[in-house]
Amino acid sequence: MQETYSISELGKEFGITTRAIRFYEDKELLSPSRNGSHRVYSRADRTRLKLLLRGKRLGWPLEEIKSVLNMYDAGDKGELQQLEYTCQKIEHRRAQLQQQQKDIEAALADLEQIQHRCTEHLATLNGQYSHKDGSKLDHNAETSLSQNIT
Amino acid sequence: MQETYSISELGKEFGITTRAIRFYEDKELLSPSRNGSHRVYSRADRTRLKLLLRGKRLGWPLEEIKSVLNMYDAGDKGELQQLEYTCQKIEHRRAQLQQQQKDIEAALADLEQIQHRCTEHLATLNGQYSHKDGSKLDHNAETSLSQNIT
DNA sequence: ATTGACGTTTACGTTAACGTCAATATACTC
DNA sequence: GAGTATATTGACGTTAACGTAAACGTCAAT
Repeated sequence: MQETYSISELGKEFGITTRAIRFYEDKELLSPSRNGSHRVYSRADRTRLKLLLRGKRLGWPLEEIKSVLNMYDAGDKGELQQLEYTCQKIEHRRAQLQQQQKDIEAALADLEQIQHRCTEHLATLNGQYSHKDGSKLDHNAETSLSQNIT
Repeated sequence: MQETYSISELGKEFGITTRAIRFYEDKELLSPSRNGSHRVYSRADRTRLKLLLRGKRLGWPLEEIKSVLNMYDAGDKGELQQLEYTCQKIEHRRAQLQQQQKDIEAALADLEQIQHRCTEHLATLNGQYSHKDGSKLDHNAETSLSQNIT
């Protein structure tokens, strides 16, 4: 495990462009040290980037990701006011994450139903094909999934 | 429960602007019927919108949401080719959802740690305050969370 | 018949998150 | 020390997802 990384190394590792990484720095989500004009990323920098990308997979805007990343450091410093504010933000994000959790479970349940109907229909098609008759089964027993999701 | 809805009703119910709803129609995620030039939304339309917003909360781009919404209908119609393609897409989305699930759990775990340290520090600050001495505790026992997240 | 609430289309503006050059510097490699 | 790879900083372009404003229609109520 390396101690430091170049920008292109990180780019390759995480499958993003160097342009993106520099952009994140511009938006103050990263702040690598420098060797002359060249950026040098520490392991902590790499971790920040990793967390950043996790945020992206969850669909958060960069500004929110930045705010979350800053929580990582704001936990054990700062004044009372700031800390309480941080606690609030944590709670808020937590609620949002739990909402996302629910959404994902619902979405997964839906997908399973769809998939079931899909493979079932595939089976009938294949049966049709192997029997080599053209008879089509009745598909009018409406079960439009949309109806079941309130 | 109503049978149909106006655009502003849906807007209010879901906390979005009518502009957004019309935009979704423009992008072919919705296709309400019309009474003259006025849009009339059925319960199925409403459900589609609801699913759409769920997708948004998960951070999906509209194009993907559209593709998923279409899966709901593509399950029991279409030719073999199309069905198999749909099945693939379902699998793909499923994998993505599971990745998101992991990300959320990791994020929640992180947040709990941060919160713990945060409230702990708050406690020390309060203790400090009630004791009315200015002694500051040692916070150099580095536990930077970033180190623990590989 | 005019006001007000709601609807319509058309069109231009805006923000986020980069992509895509271009021009230039630095660093290894033979 | 010439070439190649990799870096830098601008600057402009692009796409998604709407916001915002203009100009107009419609219908019920005053």
